[in-house]
Amino acid sequence: MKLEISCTRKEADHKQLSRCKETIQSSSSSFQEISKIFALAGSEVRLKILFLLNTEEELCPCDIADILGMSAPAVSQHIRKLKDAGVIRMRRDGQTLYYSLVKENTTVLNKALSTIDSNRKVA
Amino acid sequence: MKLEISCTRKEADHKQLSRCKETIQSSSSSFQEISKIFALAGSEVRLKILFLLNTEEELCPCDIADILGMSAPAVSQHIRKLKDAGVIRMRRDGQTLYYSLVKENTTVLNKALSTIDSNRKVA
DNA sequence: TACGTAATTAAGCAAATACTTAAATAATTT
DNA sequence: AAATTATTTAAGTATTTGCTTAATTACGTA
Repeated sequence: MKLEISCTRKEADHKQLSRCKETIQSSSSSFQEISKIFALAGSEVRLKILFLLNTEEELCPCDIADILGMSAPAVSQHIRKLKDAGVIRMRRDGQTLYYSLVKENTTVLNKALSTIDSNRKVA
Repeated sequence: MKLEISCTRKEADHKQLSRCKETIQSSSSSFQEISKIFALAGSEVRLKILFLLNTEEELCPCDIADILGMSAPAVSQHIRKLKDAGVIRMRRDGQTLYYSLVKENTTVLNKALSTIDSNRKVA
C-alpha cells in the first residue's frame, strides 16, 4: 500500500484530512482495544454468554452449554476468548468452574446488554 | 448437537436454567441484531470509519481511504457492510459519494465512540 | 464522443473463526 | 487406586473475512 494521497479531487479539505489522520493515529490503541471488545461481543454466542453472566452473576460452562444448546468444547473456546481479554473471571468450586463478568472491563457493553434486557420486557 | 441436558451435577439449578433458556430464546432476534452491530464495530478499520463519520459528519470513500492509508476497494467493501446494515447512509454530489452515520441506528455505539473521544483529550 | 476521476463490483487467495471429535487435566467418588 | 464428572486443549475442517488486482459503472469535462 502506498501512503500517498489518493484523493485528488479539488474539493478535498486537506486540513480536515490531516487532522483526521492525527486523531486516528493518536488514538490508535483505543481503537485496537475497543474493537477487540466489540469483536468479542460481535459473536451471537458470546453476546449471549455476556448477557447471561450479566443477569445471573455467575455460571459454569456446563450451564451455559445447556442453556445455549451447545457442546462443552464449543462453549469453552468462547469462554477462553472472553477470559483472555479480561472480560470474565473464573473461580473454582470443586470440579466446577464459575465464570463471572469483570464489570470494570465491560462498561462499553453495559448499554447493549441493558438494551436486550428492556427489549425482553417489552416483547 | 443433542438438546438434552448436559449438565448433570447435583447443584444445577434447573429453574434458573429454564428461565435462562426462555429469556435467550425470546430475545433471540435482539441478540442477532445487536451482535451484528458489534461485529461491524469489531473491525478496527470499521470502528475508525464510524468514529470519523461521527466527528466529521460526512466523508467520501476517497477521504477515508486517504486518512486510513488503505486502498479504495478495501474501504469500499467496509462501507458496503455498514450501509447494508443501515448504519450509514449515502448522498451523491456529482462524482463524489458522501457517507454519514444514521444516528438512530448507532445509539449502541455512541458510548464507545465517545470513549475514544475522551481518551484522545486525555492523551 | 472520448477520456479521466470516484467509486463499486468481481475474482482470487491467505488468514481467522467456530465448530467438530478425540484426547488430556483436574477434582470427586467409590 | 480406579472410575466418573467438569472442563479444557488439540487437531481437523468448512466457512467467513479482508485484503489484493482487474474490470465495471457513473459522472464530469475536454
